Amino acid sequence: MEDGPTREEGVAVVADGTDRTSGAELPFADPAGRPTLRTVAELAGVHVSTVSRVLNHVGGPGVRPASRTTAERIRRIAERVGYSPNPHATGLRTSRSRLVGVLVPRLVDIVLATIYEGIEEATATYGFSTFVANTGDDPTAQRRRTEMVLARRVDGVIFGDAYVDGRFLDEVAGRGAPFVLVSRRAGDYPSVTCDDVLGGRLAAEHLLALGHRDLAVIAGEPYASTGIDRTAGFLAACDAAGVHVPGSRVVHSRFDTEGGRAAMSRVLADGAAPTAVFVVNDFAAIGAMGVLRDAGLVVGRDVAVVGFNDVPLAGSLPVGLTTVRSPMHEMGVRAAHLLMRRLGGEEVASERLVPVLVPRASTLGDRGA
Amino acid sequence: MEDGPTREEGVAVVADGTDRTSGAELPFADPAGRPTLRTVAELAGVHVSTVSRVLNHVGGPGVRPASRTTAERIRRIAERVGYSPNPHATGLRTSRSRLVGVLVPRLVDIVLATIYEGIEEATATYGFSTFVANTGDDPTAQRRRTEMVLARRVDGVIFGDAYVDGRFLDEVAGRGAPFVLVSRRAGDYPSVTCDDVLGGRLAAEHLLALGHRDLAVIAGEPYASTGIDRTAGFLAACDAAGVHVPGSRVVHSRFDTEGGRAAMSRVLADGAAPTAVFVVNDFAAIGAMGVLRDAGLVVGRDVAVVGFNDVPLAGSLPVGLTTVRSPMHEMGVRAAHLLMRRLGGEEVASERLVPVLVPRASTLGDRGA
DNA sequence: CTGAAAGCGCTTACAG
DNA sequence: CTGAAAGCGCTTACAG
Repeated sequence: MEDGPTREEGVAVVADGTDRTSGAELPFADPAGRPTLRTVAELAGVHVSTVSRVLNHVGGPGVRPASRTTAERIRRIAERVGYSPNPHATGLRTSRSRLVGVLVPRLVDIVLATIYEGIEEATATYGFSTFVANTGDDPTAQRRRTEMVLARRVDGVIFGDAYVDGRFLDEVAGRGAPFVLVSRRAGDYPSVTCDDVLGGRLAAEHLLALGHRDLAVIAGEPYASTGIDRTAGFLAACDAAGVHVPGSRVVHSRFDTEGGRAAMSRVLADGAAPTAVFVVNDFAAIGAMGVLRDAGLVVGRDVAVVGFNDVPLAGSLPVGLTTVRSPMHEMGVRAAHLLMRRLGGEEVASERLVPVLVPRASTLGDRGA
Repeated sequence: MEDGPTREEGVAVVADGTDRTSGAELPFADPAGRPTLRTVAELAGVHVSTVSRVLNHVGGPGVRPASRTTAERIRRIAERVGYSPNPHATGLRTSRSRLVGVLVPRLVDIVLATIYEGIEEATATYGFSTFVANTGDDPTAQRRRTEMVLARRVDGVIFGDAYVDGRFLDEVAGRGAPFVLVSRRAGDYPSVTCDDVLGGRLAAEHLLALGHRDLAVIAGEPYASTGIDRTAGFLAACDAAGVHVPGSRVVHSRFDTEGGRAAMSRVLADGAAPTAVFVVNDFAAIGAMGVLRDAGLVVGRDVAVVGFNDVPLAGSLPVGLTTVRSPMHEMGVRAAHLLMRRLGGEEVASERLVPVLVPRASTLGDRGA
């Protein structure tokens, strides 16, 4: 690195007031020059075990880790030298790492990225850090990435890429690593999801109320509970209203823009355009809207489109996208809490968060602009 | 967890053929029942140090870690019991963690998410894992998250959220953690960026060639080299062509859709609309397009808009967005390699990757549809 | 070619 | 209230 002289001379005092480089080398520092427990012990004139007890505030009501004055001295010194425990040593000793692995289909999918932000935020409040890995919904990658994460000795795992059959998860459960699911449910494993069935119903009721009877569904991947449940909820509501959606009008798709394009093209190739389309993902919905436009149809006037998730962009599109808002960030936060409770040995139950329909121009036309 | 009986009875053989749970407990397993080096040594009838040497293929040309047959036996046993080294033990012993910290403004920004995917992918090929943390471009968060990452004893850090002044980085450099920058440059620290000056120039040349003379720039945050350099390149090219862009027509903005909306509104409030706008980020460009539309202007006919990055959505928009494509994934990959070389003790030089202009309807009108 | 020992930096019973 | 010891699972000179 092209260090200038200023940096070469060292930064005497960093912003938090900790004096990390002044004076002589710290006694009993680690190879990188960082203070160890021994450093603090030596400076305080006590045994390392005392320092450890004090800094971990061991001791319940009435039980003190050390005398008040000793404890204070130790804490002051630890602060002054900028002591932070070596997580490798702690991890080795306690066999807990305060690490959690998070597996997602793709982090560039803003839905998953938002969920992950919630996870990261919430786990951090427990002093945990997270590894994320993309699996691209590919079983081989899921396996390999899970191995990698377990090899890192994470305390737990959050899967955001579960296949609804849960077979892979059965294997993981056999390995003894606690985990929870987020976004997608599978088997009987604890999960935090959006109430996708309800979401699908909200979409259907909205379209039915607007008078639509000629409907199509772009349903997502067949292995993801999100698409499955949203579609099921939609179709059930149609059924209840006596509106039949033919099987040829329910097509699977990838969850991205390109997937929506391909699926919408297939629907159009199949005959006359429906008057309304429910797409189980906003990005796929954007792709579908593109195809409709290219076919000379005006979204919101000729064809209504409902998406799912309410990504930030949905409201900023030229034709605002009516969509079912799912609490993405909140799902991440809750999943993190759920895992923490599992790690504490609690039995936990799945949580289903309530979605809300957000009507915009893509179903309301000018009224929704 | 609601384990069914099948899972309770254990999964005898997992998919990779490793027999992890059959027979009696492994000898000298760790508290979680995982095999240790000692497990393998005992099973192979050799000393742990021999196992360690074999599994780490110690030994250069001519130097063997063990006899061929012993080595093979050890490797077979390690494979059979599913041995994977405890990274805490290795980390404690070697004071290297094979961990890298990655700081980004926000992971929900697809630009950063794409860069991060490249980083993650490339570091994984070195056997490294990554921690990501959001800092929201907030100096306090940058400090706190960096502390957190260093406390985890990462071997190195990649900053995707550098302030161009580099003052915070000067402090970090004083702490002895090797790092590189990605996306944004700062000071003389090694970085992998897009050639943003060139990108700005490409945008200007495109608009000038189309005959535009009445220009505006939505310039991003003043502390980010991306916005600064893109704007500088744009203005320099205008200057060279004898076209003056008044200072009032160059406005700072956040990098997201909302930021683009706000900035575009300010430009419009300031007087007559320009005939062309260069926005240094695609999402901000989408926001700007929304404001133009709301003002009754047709993008691509009344006003030309050029964005930056070419996010996947840019081409799928109702009015395709002309934009300067930056190699986001590639930047992440290169930054990872650069850090790895730094960790190997190499002196490394910054890399600037070449952007390409992608013309679409937002500047070409119907011709670009 | 292989073994034995030391030690990385912690935590946690166990004494006193 | 505090100290001393053991040991977590590795790696790495050092012997032989």
